Amino acid sequence: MGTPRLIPSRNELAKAQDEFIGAWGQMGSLWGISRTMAEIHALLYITGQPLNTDEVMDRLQVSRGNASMSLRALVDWGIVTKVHKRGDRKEYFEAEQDVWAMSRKVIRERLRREIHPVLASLFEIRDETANLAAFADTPRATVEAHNRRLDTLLDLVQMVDRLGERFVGSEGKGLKLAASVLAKIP
Amino acid sequence: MGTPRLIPSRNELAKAQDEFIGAWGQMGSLWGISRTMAEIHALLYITGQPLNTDEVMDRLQVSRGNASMSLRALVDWGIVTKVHKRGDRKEYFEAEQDVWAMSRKVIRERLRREIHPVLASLFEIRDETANLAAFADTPRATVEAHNRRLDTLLDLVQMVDRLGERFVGSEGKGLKLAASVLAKIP
DNA sequence: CCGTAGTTTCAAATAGTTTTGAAAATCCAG
DNA sequence: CTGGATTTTCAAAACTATTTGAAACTACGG
Repeated sequence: MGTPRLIPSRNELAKAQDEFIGAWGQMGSLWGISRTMAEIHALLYITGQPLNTDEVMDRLQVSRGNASMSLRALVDWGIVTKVHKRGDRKEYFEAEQDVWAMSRKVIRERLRREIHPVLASLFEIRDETANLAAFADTPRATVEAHNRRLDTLLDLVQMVDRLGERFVGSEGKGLKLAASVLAKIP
Repeated sequence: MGTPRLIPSRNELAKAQDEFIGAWGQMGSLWGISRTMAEIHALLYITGQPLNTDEVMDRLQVSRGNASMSLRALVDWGIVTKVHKRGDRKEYFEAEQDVWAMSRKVIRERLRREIHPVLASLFEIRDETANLAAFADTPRATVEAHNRRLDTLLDLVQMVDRLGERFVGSEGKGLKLAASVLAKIP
């Protein structure tokens, strides 16, 4: 039944890879990277082999420019590394295979890009509002309530930041440890 | 010195609120909501009062349609609720003031929208590839390595999902508890 | 019922992001 | 050096997401 298959297993494996790439691509937004970046990462991860720019282009049907920029961004995030192959002038790219290390890098990068700036802004705003009661012809209680709400949120964000830094800080085990501790709670 | 200020403290408070709204708006991507949604939420949270659609429109300079849709989305996420004011035909909206409850709702929503579908896809793919070794003219080892990588990632995502569900599951304390346990680790 | 205040919807416009492709820059073997 | 191979850059195009605004709808007091 169905279409004759000439090289069935190569096709089957590739098909499974493609589905994985598609699924992982959807997670792009969750990781905060573009769909293509996520797909390239998925491809490199699932094949487990270093691939060069042309192979990535061919497999995912993206332009050279896009492949180049996305690969560079993945290297910046630290979840893909360049490797040189002796006797080949092309650059090859390989995905981090340790999923814990990978998660750590993603979390760290998001802290750096998204939490830190917000935290800095919130601190600034808090400092500005601190000596605000002075001018006030706004009821003191109103200003105080504002400050309380701001501080509450600041504490939350700060806690996220501190936990993040703690369990993701450069060396190994932290994250896995945190996960297993949590898994054992009640 | 500088510009004369006629109603200084109202301006000062409003200015602080605006800065907060701007900062929180930037976190939109982190929460997975649009900038306007994040800003409306920030406004409702920081003022601490129920506001109606027109007040939101005026304060944030957005269209009626946008305000309406964004408010509805916030209600869907569960971090803003409608309130009726006696003797007023307008609908008012109020932000969840408990930041832990708020975080729980955001996390739950993101699990539901982003993790669950990916998890489902990964399971499907795994099932398809499980009986793949059969066809193989691809080296058995290659297929096995593929399956191993897929399973590793599946385990990771599944763990995230389970931890998420555990500590975010409808009732109270879970998340706060998890945070304090983590804060005491090493 | 009717008229009006209030809310929702949605097609079109705008803004923002990603992708392309070709030109420019870089790299390296000979 | 030189010339071809490879990679990077970036303006323009394609695509996606958000926002607008006005029309349709709903609810309610009179």
